[in-house]
Amino acid sequence: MARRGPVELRRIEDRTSRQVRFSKRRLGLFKKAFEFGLLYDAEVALLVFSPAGRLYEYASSSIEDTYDRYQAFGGAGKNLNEGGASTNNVKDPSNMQSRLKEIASWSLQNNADDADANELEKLEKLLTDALENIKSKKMLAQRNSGASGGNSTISPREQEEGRS
Amino acid sequence: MARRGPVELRRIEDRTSRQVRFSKRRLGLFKKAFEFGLLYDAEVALLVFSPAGRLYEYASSSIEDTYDRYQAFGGAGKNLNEGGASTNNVKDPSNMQSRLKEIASWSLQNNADDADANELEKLEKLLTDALENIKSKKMLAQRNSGASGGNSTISPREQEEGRS
DNA sequence: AACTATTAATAAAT
DNA sequence: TATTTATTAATAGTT
Repeated sequence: MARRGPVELRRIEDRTSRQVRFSKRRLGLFKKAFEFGLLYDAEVALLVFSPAGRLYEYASSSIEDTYDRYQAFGGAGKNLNEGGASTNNVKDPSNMQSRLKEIASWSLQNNADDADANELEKLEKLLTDALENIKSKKMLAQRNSGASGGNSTISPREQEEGRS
Repeated sequence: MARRGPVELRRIEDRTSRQVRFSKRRLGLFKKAFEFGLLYDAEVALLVFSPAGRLYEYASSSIEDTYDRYQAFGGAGKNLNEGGASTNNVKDPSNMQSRLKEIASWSLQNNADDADANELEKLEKLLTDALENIKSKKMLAQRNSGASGGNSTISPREQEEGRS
């Protein structure tokens, strides 16, 4: 009538079970976040995108404010070369990224019609292909040298305790 | 030896108790967030500032990326053209078309290296969101009228769950 | 969506 | 600060 062992920590494959558990756990997670902020008077911001692209959020103040604070704090000490301009031509990814963001934001905003949808669909395929292409190159390169890869899953980082 | 009732949901005043419980719960919260991302392949970002101003964070990809995605998504349905992601006039669709093509040809080109891969990956997410959004608009429009055409504003986050 | 058997989280004590 | 333990809380599986 209930599970008989600990929950396995890996991606849940069964779709039905997965969906139900997703909802339950999502509720649990957001409840914890909410309680935490309340109990300790902490500023909490939580963003979740489901695999289907759905957004869930909680913030004790606001997502924007907390992110701004995070940035001001130093953003975990990374993003060293951000604002600068190594402005190449069309090859500069950050340039591309800002353009794409622009587009994404645009299409989210208003009135994209059928024709736009088709264009986007084509673009998506192209992008996906390009991505795959780069990935395979990357793997090849890694096999030969010993470079480090892209984004892997990381365990929550630990930081020290709080005096108050 | 243990608490004798449910935890009261209000700010904890006793400093000693508070500090210990803060640490324990913080661990618990971050563990949940981590597990959630793992189990459901979700993109999770969690920011916490303690009352003392200490920062704790977790992100399944990165705080910045997830926040960017959030912004592109529409930032909780508000501030569509406000955040750091996009800021230009992005109203003209025909202009958009040419930009799309530009990007497409760039990404098809060649010589994208490791560094570009991550950028592309981010772009792909943004693009997928945009596509989904347009699709859902489309379906809505079809349901209401019967042909193509303009449509009204709809919240970006109305897609359903579940994708393997 | 409600129920229940279990595991998981955690408050207090050590 | 780490371990232990008594309890409450979360949740997987069922109905």
